[in-house]
Amino acid sequence: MTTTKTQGATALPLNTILSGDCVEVMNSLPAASVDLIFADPPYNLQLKGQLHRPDNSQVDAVDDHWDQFSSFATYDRFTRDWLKAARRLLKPNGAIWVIGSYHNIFRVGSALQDAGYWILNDVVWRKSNPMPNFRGKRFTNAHETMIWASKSEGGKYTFNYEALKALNEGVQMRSDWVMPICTGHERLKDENGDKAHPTQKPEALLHRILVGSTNPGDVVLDPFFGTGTTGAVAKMLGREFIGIEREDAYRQVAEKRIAKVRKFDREALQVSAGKRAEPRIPFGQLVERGMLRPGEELYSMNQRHKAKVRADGTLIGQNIKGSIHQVGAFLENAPSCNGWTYWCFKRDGKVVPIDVLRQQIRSELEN
Amino acid sequence: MTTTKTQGATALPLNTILSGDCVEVMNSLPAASVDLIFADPPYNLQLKGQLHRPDNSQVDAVDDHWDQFSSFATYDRFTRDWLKAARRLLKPNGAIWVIGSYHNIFRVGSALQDAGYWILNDVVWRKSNPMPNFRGKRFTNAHETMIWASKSEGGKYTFNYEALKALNEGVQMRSDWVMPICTGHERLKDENGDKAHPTQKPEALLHRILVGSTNPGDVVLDPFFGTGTTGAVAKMLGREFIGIEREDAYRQVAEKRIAKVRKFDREALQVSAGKRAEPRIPFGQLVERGMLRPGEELYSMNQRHKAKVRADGTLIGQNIKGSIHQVGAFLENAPSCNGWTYWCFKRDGKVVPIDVLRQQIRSELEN
DNA sequence: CCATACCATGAATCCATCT
DNA sequence: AAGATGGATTCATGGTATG
Repeated sequence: MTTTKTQGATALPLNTILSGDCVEVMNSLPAASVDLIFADPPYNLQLKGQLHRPDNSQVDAVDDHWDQFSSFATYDRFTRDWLKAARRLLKPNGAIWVIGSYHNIFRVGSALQDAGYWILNDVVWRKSNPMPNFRGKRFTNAHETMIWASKSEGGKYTFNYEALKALNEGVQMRSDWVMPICTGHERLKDENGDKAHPTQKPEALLHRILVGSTNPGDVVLDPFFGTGTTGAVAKMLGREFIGIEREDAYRQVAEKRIAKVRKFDREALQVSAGKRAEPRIPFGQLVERGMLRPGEELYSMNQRHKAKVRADGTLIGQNIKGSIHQVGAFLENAPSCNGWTYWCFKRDGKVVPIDVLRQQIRSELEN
Repeated sequence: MTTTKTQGATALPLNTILSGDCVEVMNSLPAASVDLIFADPPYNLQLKGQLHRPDNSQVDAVDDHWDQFSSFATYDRFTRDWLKAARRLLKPNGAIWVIGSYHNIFRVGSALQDAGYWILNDVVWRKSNPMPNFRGKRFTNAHETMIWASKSEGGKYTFNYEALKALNEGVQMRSDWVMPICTGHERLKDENGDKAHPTQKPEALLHRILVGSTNPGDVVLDPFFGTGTTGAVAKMLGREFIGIEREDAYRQVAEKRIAKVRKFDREALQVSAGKRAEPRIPFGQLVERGMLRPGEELYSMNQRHKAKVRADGTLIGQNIKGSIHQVGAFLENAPSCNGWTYWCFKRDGKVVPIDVLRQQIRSELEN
């Protein structure tokens, strides 16, 4: 453990996990001493019953005691309290990141604004492998939202524009980040082999946040430390961290984890530049975008069949409804069919394969 | 213009753009008469004007904070007012979509929750061609956020799951949608060739929203109608719309625009529906019709269990009597079981799922 | 050793209808 | 109105067992 003296008499307990209630602990630390705060507070999920997958297995819900709040008012009070204590700790040019879902993020965002923070961006973490919506009653909840805010309007927050651009293959970093959820070896397990924490965040997320909004040597505080992703990544990247965590079990896992982490020798920020596959374009997108109209007729390559486009991107032919692929296969009496190359539309008397439209969308996406 | 009589004496002005303040106009319409509301409220530009003090670098922090709070309070009041009026208009099973950016969406989301709406998803519109951040001081603001909420917790909102899945090439629709911003021919221009509205939304966005959360004939209201994207797409898709817009110029553009729109033909508006839409067939009917004989044996999908059909359409297995579902669940020690897909019968040595018989009855019903 | 198949699981506000 | 019942519903990934 390292400590440094700040302007006051109080020592700043660097690279330590403090135990206790985060508001109390934060209030015991010297004001204006922290460069960045990353916070992953309870989401207040308000889950009622149980949920089963279609295969009858039960979903392991986040029903921990620390996520229980009796009302929005209670949650708001909790949020205002910790945001106030956090703001006091920030240096004038400090900043904060908070992550949440639709259950809590609107409360958090409003409280941030009310407390005097200045929102810089909301950043969306698009999960490449989210849990599906098993009952088919809503959209797959495929993202979480992060809010990035400076301590005050006009604060000279840190933003390493070029580093982020480099991380993004030379293109300016956007407000939507695609990353997988934390699984595999990165996911910490307890002695029983169960996940050590129900909501462990991926290190890649913290990597991008810390590279983008701190400099080496900066002090990063995490008031809901959990199993210490923030601390682990901060250590790798040569930043100082302070963790606060109430639960003994989480603190113990985090201590062990961080002890094993080695700081990177150099700027070893390899970006995986793997060849990415061409993005899949659903046929329905051509309809939504008005490139093809519902009711418009498509013609088969060989001109022997036709079918009509429906509003949901399916086709209807004689005796058959389904996707462009299904209808093509049916009409050709074939086991399968690539609808993209099979179907054509007419424009100004010309017959054009629909695949041309797909290419058009793909070229837009490359920008 | 079409109007219909509702339960009260007040007529509902369908397919009309009403002029005036949206709260007053909404309060003049009959309660519980609207299926869906789509709202694109102002993003709190007034706030920005107040907060950006000209070249005053030494602004007192407390003053600044107070300023912020008072401005947000004004915006919050405005938001609460129109959300309350909107909620009154919604049918019990109605729903709302609101779109916004980080400037206002957290206020809107909190107000929605406080007003008794029940958030179903937040959906991110990920722009494939956003405006870059020219000064390189923040992330490219590449998305906007939409909140989808039912009128109340437990409301039986419309969700055309299968149609959305079809739009997405057979994979369940996620909460992040990639779409280009409104440009090109779709972007409405005024007589000077300038854009007619600063924040015209793409029709593709409304297409997905209306296909997903309304049915043909539903009433869709847009209290901030602008140049009428909601009305144009509603008309195409055979939904009824009501627009409210304060500015004469926008109303005029919208009127012209919508007049040109043609409704898609009926067949094209038909959309994929799942099994849930199929009529329910009691298992006992298979016995009554003689498709299965009392005493006949059924075999589980995995061939591990068998049970005997009884005259009343229940099954009897070892230690268990009950419906096809109950017996299946018991034998598999599962919380539930779909007996239709679990049980098979034998004919001419072949094993056939009983669901085939149900399909047979259903196809008879179609005639 | 490799290829394939099977299985487990992730911050989830996840049913509709009839008795 | 509460309780019981019918029966509809999943995607990406990593780990493990099998061949």
